[in-house]
Amino acid sequence: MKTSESRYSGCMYFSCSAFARKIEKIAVESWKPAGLSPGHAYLLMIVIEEPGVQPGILAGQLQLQPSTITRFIEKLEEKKLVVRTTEGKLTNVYPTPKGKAMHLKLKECVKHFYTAYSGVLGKDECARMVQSMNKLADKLAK
Amino acid sequence: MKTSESRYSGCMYFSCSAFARKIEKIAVESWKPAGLSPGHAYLLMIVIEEPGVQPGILAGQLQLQPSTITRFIEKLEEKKLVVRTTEGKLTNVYPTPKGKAMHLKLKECVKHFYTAYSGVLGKDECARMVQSMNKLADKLAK
DNA sequence: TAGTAATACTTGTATATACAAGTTTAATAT
DNA sequence: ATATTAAACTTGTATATACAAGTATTACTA
Repeated sequence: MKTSESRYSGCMYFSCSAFARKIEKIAVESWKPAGLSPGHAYLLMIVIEEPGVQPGILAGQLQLQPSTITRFIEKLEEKKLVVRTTEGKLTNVYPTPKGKAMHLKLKECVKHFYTAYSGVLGKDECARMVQSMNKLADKLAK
Repeated sequence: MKTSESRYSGCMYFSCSAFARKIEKIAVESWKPAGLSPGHAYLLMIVIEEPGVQPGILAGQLQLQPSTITRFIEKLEEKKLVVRTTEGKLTNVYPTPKGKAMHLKLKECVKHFYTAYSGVLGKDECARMVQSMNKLADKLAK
């Protein structure tokens, strides 16, 4: 059944989460070559581009809860892609050489992902959509 | 940090999941008076309006995997809001009296939810957004 | 009519993410 | 200088959801 044929196709909750799940699926597929989930991959990219970045900053950039960031970092540490140093109440996250070596691969995944969805949806429509979602997300922030 | 200020504000994965999480949050809050998560609530509403509906239909209507539907039904059975009967390979789901009694309350939650987000985002913009998301979700379907 | 394929779930297991509570450190106020 | 509050994580625990594999039933095919 198409999303638009559902009896709840007029409901923001329904439409939004259905759409998000589909995008998520494409993303998961796009980052499989790197062996990472999309979220982990984005975190790693920031760490590579901004070595020493703090979890709090990562939470802001990725719009995720600090606890989620901690979990992501744990996973990436297990894979020896980042390391954490703690001094006082501050924590810094750095990429390992193995992590740094993934930069190009990760960028390719980004590109693959973009190609995958914009090919189906159209670049302009995607751009408009992303902009609207950002605008609305900001309005909803408290 | 605002979503639009993130270094990934141009990325569909990022923007879409951030927006979806915010909408989800409002939804969770809206359905709290009913003691249900939004997904469970929508499933229950369909069951009330369409007694005997099958899990496969529910999966189509809610755009969720059959296994997820099974889990939802289990939860609602625990709460004595629905019952399941199985005959052959077919399963039917019915609301209990306790479930049926929630219809009005659930509709109020829907209304509260709509008021909560459309108040911030504007009704027209929301309608456009929902329509776009449905359209794009359909395009992404295989 | 016997064997195979398809349907319609259900179960086992895994992941992403969240919230609330806990811990340590730093900043502020008296 | 001490006491209080705030900041910056981390940990325990819970939920939504998925995928893959399993089970039972029905439909199709030769």
